[in-house]
This record gives sequence, structure tokens and C-alpha cells, in this order.
Amino acid sequence: MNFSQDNAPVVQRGQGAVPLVEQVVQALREEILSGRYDATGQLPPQGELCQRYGVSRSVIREAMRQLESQRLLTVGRGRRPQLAPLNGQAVAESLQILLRRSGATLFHLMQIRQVLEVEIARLAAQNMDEETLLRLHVAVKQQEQAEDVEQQIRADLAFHRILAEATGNPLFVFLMDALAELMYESRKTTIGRGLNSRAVRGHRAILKALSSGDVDKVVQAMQAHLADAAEDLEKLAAPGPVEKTQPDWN
Amino acid sequence: MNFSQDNAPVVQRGQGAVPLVEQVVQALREEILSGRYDATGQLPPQGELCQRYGVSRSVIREAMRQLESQRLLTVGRGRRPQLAPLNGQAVAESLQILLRRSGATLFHLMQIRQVLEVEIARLAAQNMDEETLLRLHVAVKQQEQAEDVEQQIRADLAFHRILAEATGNPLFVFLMDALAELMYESRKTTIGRGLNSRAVRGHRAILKALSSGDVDKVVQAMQAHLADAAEDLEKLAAPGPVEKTQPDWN
DNA sequence: GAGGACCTGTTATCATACAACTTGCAGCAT
DNA sequence: ATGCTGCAAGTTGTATGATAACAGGTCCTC
Repeated sequence: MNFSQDNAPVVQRGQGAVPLVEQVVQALREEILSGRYDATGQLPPQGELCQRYGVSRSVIREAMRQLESQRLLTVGRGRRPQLAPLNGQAVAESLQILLRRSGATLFHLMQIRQVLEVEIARLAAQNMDEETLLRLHVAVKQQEQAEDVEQQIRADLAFHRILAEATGNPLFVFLMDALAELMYESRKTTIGRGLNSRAVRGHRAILKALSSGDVDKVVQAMQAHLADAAEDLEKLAAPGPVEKTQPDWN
Repeated sequence: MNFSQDNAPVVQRGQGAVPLVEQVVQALREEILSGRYDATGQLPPQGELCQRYGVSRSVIREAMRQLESQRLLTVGRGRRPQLAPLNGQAVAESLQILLRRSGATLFHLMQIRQVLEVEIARLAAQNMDEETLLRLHVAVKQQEQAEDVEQQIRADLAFHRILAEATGNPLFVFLMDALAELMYESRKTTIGRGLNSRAVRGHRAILKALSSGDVDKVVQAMQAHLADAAEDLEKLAAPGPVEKTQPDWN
């Protein structure tokens, strides 16, 4: 007789044991990452999880909160817990907190972005194919013809995202997503000031270089484009972009 | 008469309102990031927070869990909630989850690391001073004389961390911390296989280039060092490092 | 002064209850 | 048949109170 439906996860109780919430979080995370709920994306209701793990609902709820803040699932009133889509939001948020606590600036952010984007351009140039070129072309056109700032930014981000995807390395996509989110506000301002056409020109140049198949040209075009962006950013934030005071990094 | 000690945070209740937990999380995060508790690093006990925000302890507890999983504070039995030190652990964890869900590999990780480290080397070379050189020297010596694998890795990481700090951009430090944590296991294996001396040689070369003040030399030395590391990694993970199957990135 | 028993404050977990919300379905009107 | 309304069941959000486990200090003993 097998009373437990499947390998029933049982938590360890007693003195000096790991807190129940931790155990449940780890167990649930494993279940999720192992792809157990990928089919429907729906997790069992909290009540059922209580029974399965033999803990109270408080424990389950706190575990859910934690997993939710790690962007593994979403919960809402009346709805059963559901798998969250795969994106770089969690990374963005943890980076954002780090940014504020460490006193980093837009300049520091831009420095990272430049490094990554240039490498992305290089790798993308090596992997380029017709379909990707077409998608990039569409993105540029959309940015050109966009009617409001919102659409312009979306198209701008789309262009860079397509490039990141073309590298074949998913980490580039997530990291760029995270950085993009952090720079969203500033980009809104710069693009809002009629600097959209400049960005479009930059994208066009990159696209042209990509079509030619010359990797070095692509890299140069991207560097020029980023230099423009950095320049716009400096004009925006008048005082020197470099912080003199070094924060304590522990 | 001022009945509220300070600007008393009051949550909004009622239909269609944001869940209380969310409100409390945001409020507490603001308080923390505004440096309110920096002095002692101690937050008020949960009971007090209940009163201050006018919510039940369930809400406070779930909020704490969320903040804890964002590495803003730590809680423990019998201890009052305490500010967590500033580090890249949260980023590392969210990246780790993303890694597993997206099917990224060590190769992808190494690709990112190479880009960042080379740029770190370049920036560090530009900012180099006597004190940093000395610290790097110490780190190399420690790695050379380390007795067990654990110490070797620690010294290895320290070397790269000092470089990252020398860039003057805290984000490099956090990102490298995150990547380091993710690569920890693999590094353990490679260094454990008697490849420590090779790493030390690489570090020595970088150090020498830094002393010379020639930025290009530094970059080249770092590239060579990373190439070695990548080679060791490939030997370790026999099959092709590149995943053929593209995960769906949404 | 060192060590241990004890007391207080605090968090961890449980159990229960009710409010708010989602969803599917039955029944009704068209 | 189609579409709308409203109810009912399922589920999460929040409150409340109780108990156990743990950290830190106090006081007492030797």
C-alpha cells in the first residue's frame, strides 16, 4: 500500500532544526525548478500544501511570499498560486536595492551596460541570420514611426533585446532586461527630449554594419551608439557623473 | 499635541486596495533604504511594528519574510530583526534561479565573466595605486601558500574582488560576487585538481602588468588568465559546452 | 570572578475564524 | 441557442490568541 501520493515531502521538526519555512521554501523551489508544474503552471492551493508538508498555513503562506518575491510564482486573492514567467525582474530588483544601498549612480550603470552591449554586438554579429536582421529592421521602423514616448522606448528596448537574444546566451538577455528596467526612467527623459531620432540613426548604423557581416564595424557602430547615449545622460544629470565619495562595500 | 511619535505610516484598507503585506513591505523597505536603522542595525520587534502600522502580526511576518529573502534584513528566533550587510547574494540567488529555469550553462556564465573581468582589469589598471598593488600582492601570496582548497579559492576570489573594487564602480563588485558564487562549485573542482599554480601564475602576470602601468598589457594578461580558466572548465565538463536546444525566453 | 539557573523579551508555529475575491455553473431572459 | 445575472463553492487575505523555542541579561552560588 502506498498511502502517500508521491514521494511525500516531510519536514524535520524539533529543537535546533532548520525553520519550517526554510524547509518548505527549498522543497517548493525544487519542485518548481524540476518542472513539475510546468504543464499547467498551477500549484496546489495552500490548504493542500499544508497537508502535504504537514505544516500550518502560516508556514505555507510565508514560504509563498518568499517564492513570490523571488519571482518564481504569483499569488492573488481567490486565485491559486501560479508559476511566474521567466524574466529578469528579480535580478533587476535585487540590483536596484544594491544600487540604492551602495550609492551607485547612473554612470556606474551605464558603464556596465556599455561593456555588455559591446560584447552582445560582437556575438550577435557572429551569429547573425536573415530572420534576426528582419526583426531588427522592424524594431527600428517601429521606433521611427512611434507616436508617443512609451512606444519609442519599447521599440528601443526591443532592438537591444533582439540583439541580446541573438548571442545565444540567455544570461545576456536577463542582465540587459534588468539594466533596462533600472535605466527606464532616465531613458524616458532622454528620449522624450527629441533625442529619439539620434537613437534611431545609431540603430540604423548598427543594422547596416550587421548586414555587411563585418564584426568590427558592428562593434564600432555599437560603441558610437552607446557613446551618444552616455553623452545624453551626462547632459541630463548636470553635475559630474562620478561619485567622489566611496561607499563602504563591506 | 503630537500623538504619533513620528510620521506614522498608516496603511490603506478597504476593497480593491493593495494587499496590506505589499504596503508594509514597501514602507519598511523605504525606511531601511533611507538609512533610518543604519545606526544600530536593529529594527523594532514585530509586535511594535504591528502597532505602528496597525496590522496583524501575520502581515508583519510575511513582510519580514519578503524583505529577508531580498537580503535586506535577517530574522531569527529570539532575535530582533536586524539589517543585513550589503552584498551581492540576492543578485546571485536570483541569477541562479534564472540559470536553472533558462537552461543556461557554465559556458554562458563564463562568457559573461570574461567580458566583465576584462573591463574590470582595464578600469583597475587606470585607477591603480600603491595600496591596491600591495593588497593584490598579498592575495597572490596567500593563494600560493594556501594549505587547502578552501583557502586557495578564497584567495583567488579575493584577488579578483580587489580588482573589482579598484574600478570605483560598486556594481562590478556585486556582479562579480554573484558570478563567483555561481561558479564556486566548478572552481572548487578545477582548483582542486592541482590547477592552482596555473591560476597563481596568471595572477602574477596580471600583477606584473599592473606594476608596469601599461593598460594594454594588463588587459592581455587578464584575457590569457581567463582563457586558461575557460580551458580548465572545458576539460572538466567533457561534452560540448554550448547547448543546442534554445530555451524559450518568453 | 566564573559558571550556572532563571526570567524576560522575542520569534516560530499552530489553530481557527471571517472577509474579499475568482471562477464556474445554474437559471433566467432574450 | 445565446447571453446575462446571480448564486455557491473554492481560495487567498487578514485578524486573533495561544504555546513552544530561543537569545540575552540578571542574579545567585561557589
